[in-house]
Amino acid sequence: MPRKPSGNPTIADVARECGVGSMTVSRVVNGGKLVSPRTAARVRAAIRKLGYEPNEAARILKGQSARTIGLIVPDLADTFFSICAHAVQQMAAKHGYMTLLLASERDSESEAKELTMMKSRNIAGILIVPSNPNCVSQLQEFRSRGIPVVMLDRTFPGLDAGEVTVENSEGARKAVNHLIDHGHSRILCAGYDSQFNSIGQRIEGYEKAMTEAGLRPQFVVVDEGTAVGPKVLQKIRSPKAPTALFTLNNVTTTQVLQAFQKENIHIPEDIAIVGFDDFELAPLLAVPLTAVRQPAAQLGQSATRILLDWIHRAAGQDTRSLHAHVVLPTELVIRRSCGCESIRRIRNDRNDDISTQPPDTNSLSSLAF
Amino acid sequence: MPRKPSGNPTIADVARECGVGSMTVSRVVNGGKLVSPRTAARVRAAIRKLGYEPNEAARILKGQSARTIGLIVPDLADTFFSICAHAVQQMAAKHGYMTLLLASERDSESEAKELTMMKSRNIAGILIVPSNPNCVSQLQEFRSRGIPVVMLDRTFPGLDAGEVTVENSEGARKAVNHLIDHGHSRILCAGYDSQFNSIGQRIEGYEKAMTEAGLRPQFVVVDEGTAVGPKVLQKIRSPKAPTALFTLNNVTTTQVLQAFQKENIHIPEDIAIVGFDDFELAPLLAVPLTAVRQPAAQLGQSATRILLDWIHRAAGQDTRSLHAHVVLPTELVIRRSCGCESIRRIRNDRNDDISTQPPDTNSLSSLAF
DNA sequence: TCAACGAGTGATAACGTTCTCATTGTAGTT
DNA sequence: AACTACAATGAGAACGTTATCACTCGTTGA
Repeated sequence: MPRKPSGNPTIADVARECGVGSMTVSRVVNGGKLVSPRTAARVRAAIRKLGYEPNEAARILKGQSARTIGLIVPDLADTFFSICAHAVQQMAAKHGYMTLLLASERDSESEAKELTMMKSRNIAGILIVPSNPNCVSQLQEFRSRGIPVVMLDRTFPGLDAGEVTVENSEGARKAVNHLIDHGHSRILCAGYDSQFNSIGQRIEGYEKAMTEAGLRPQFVVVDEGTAVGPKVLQKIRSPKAPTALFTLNNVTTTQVLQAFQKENIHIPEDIAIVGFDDFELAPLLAVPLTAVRQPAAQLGQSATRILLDWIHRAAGQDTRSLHAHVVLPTELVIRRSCGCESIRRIRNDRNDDISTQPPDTNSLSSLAF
Repeated sequence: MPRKPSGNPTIADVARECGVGSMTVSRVVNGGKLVSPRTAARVRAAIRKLGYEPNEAARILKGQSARTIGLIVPDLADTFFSICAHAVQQMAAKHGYMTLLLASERDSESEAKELTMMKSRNIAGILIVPSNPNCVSQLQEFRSRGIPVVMLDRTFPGLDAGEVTVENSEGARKAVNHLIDHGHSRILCAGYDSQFNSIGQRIEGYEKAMTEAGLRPQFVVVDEGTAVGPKVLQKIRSPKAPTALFTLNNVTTTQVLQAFQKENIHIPEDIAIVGFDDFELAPLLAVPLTAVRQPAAQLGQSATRILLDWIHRAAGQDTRSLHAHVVLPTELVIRRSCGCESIRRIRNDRNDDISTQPPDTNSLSSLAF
């Protein structure tokens, strides 16, 4: 028997098996219109019998797009992104799509290289948490070939792409207002990555809350996450030191907490903290963290849903561009780092079920497609 | 001008551009032996000028394997696996390979479906954290076509595959011995997923340490991670309750800590804890966690290195099977949950730089290929 | 001087799919 | 009865790459 190089049965094998042409088999495989029910049934039986699987490479070569979507995130080690990625992968798999995952490492060069690799792979669509403005021109190339692009978490202007983000400004405002309600007036805002509009919006929300309350904003905004801890320490030891801190993302929060632990600075007595981005272990920290919860899983789900929807519409010749701009709500989860400890103690721990609720890490089932 | 369907320049375009045959271009692209230096230079110039990128689909169709490796992990939301995935992706990208990432969700059916999808995509190799013994037969299919397979973290027998694991038994023994050194005699071992040999080996290490010390092992081993918290609580409230706890992985640790917080059980006074698997926030917990550190990033790196190595050897007709079985060391990181707090206080905090070291989450550069 | 060689090259045929088009029937319409 | 209309099929070409083979040259050794 002549061995096929790939080993897999081909469409021709199936056709021979049940005495029809390969086109008929192809038609059955892809939806099966224009094939008589009797033939279709025979073909399906043969497919099962031989264990036929359509060869993706051949499909792609013929100009079809791969049933694969590309996902580019800055950093998989960041739980926020890994939860997103998880949700994307789940949703995509549910619809028969595979996920080509890439971490750009915040490096514009690797981001560019990865996009180039994807170009030669005919992926059906791109989900990206963009890390560099330069990527826009490359993404535009995909768009001009009709390949859908959805930006996640942050966005860059000038691109005909879908956008799924969270209520950054409003979330930050809620967080800072909570600190103001506690009587704080010198509230520091710390973080990095301010070139991204997601972070920019959080800063905006912080500023809005401060000026509305007649307070003077003050910042520690650096270039890299690892540098933020020392800088904050320095600020805290200066005269007229801030009494409260608003951190712009979970990496900043972690860095700052590590620095505070090392220097024996107590929360919330020495300084109160509210962070943007909640995480699973936040309630278990030395001082349970008050944080703005982002629906990370929903973010991934929404974006994937929009992308797949767009892919299918594009396949139906509907080449209109899709201006889906979804903004998901955020929620302030109050625990102890903001100083609510005293209040709670007075109320005799009756609010525990609110304060200790776990973050929304994996509520994957909540958003059926 | 006639527009190409794909839009990308093809090998023929490049050939026309510099007046050579497409074969010559192909040869230049793939290593360039048997081409005169002058022609090669001309071809390379044309490639740059047109921005030519070889079409992966066509390559694959011709029987080449895709420059893509498949990675299957049980759960991306688990930091241990997301760090692994991160490392794999990095290492693969460094060698021009993309990573097809899939989460099996511990479900044997989706694991099987994902392997089937990969089959039709001619991937160059598979990295898998296997979740079900059934996958072995499917993986064997890949092996019989000469596609390398490397199992990560856990393994199943009966497969000609590479294996990269950690010193589970020894790590567990160290952890339990530490608890014994603290004077504990009733030490509970809690966790789930005992069907995996990684967990099995940890249990083994626990048992060895206990019996060597003349102590009686006792277990709470359940089917699912979410159920382990309540069961442990129950055990702790029984007569002759354990005074110490060894948790088999980080999900168990988290579950148990959540349960303890809710029930106001103090660590290490009411019960001491040592966990298997360290994580970034472990030093920042209410009681900094003493844990067995696994080199998650190194695990991913090693496995990827072995896989790529194997792929390249296989391409060179060297079809010998590769029996690479790598076992990486684990390390006990002592913090406070084991009860070392008192010792440290006596020593006047001079050991802080040891006890508060952050876990090895992203030391990607440590293992150059 | 002639054969033998090998480096450098290009024409051609696959790989497995789907698109286009042509060919059947069969039914319905004039 | 002759026609259109359409459902059901298959033959053949293409997609872009690489393996194979055949062809040209110089060069070498007899």
